[in-house]
Amino acid sequence: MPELPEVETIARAIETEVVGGTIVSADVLWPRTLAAPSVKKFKELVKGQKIKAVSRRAKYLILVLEDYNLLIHLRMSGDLIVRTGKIKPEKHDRLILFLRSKNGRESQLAFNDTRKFGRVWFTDQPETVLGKLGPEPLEKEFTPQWLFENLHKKKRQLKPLLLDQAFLAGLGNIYTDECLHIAKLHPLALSNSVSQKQAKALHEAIQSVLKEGIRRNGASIDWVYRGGDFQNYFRVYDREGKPCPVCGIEIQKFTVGQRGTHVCPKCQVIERK
DNA sequence: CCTGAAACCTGTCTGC
DNA sequence: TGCAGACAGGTTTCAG
Repeated sequence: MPELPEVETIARAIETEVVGGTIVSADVLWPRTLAAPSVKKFKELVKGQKIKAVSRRAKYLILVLEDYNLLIHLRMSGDLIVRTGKIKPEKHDRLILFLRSKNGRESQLAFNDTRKFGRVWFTDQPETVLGKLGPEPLEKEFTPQWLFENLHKKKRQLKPLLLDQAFLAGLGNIYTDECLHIAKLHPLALSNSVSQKQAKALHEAIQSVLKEGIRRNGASIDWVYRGGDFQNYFRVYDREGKPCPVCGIEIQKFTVGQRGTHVCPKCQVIERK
């Protein structure tokens, strides 16, 4: 569920509330949530750690502690919530950090995750988790030329390649469908068939749609990610049968790489020689 | 190397 | 109303 803009939104939302606080203790309610280390070791080592900063790499949220990093991946249904006053865990809470701020106020940072796919790593070697990620799409290392060259190093369907976090880190199902539509590229087109001009358009589409998502505080489908409103501006995602905003033809849905995929059949055509 | 399927989970919605 | 089946924003692993 959360893709780069939603994770960025959550990072910004919790930053002001937790930075400067100290972790008093931790509860692990669903042990598999903790990818590493063991629950016992985690509880010992996390105690007393001060939260120095909150950041993000791709879809990972990072709590920078004094001696460790806490890496959090929300996967499909994860969320982070800061609560004050409450003691009883909410339904679907999987891991809770109990915090004390500089001025002595108590709060908790809860990792809530209905589907239990989310994972948390507590480590002093974040590169072991983050090392294989591709470039950040909003950083300057990601250029049109880089995209063109790397698309041509592969011969893969465009959509699964863009979803591959080792290729480019941060896009998920919604934003990939949106940017392929903006760039007028078909999700099944082969990566090495993309022209320089198309690569440039795709690069521009990726950056603009991610920035738009962040500006709108992400997308809130169903009950998740309260606050965001990017879902009201989808061009193709979740719009099967509705008109393409560009040409008016009905949006079609089919499956690509096991993911629901939305295209305009007129705007997004595979060119073949 | 590339693709597709299955697995990990719970909740919601659809159709019979 | 009940129930089976499909589907959901992600990632890993395995078979062909």
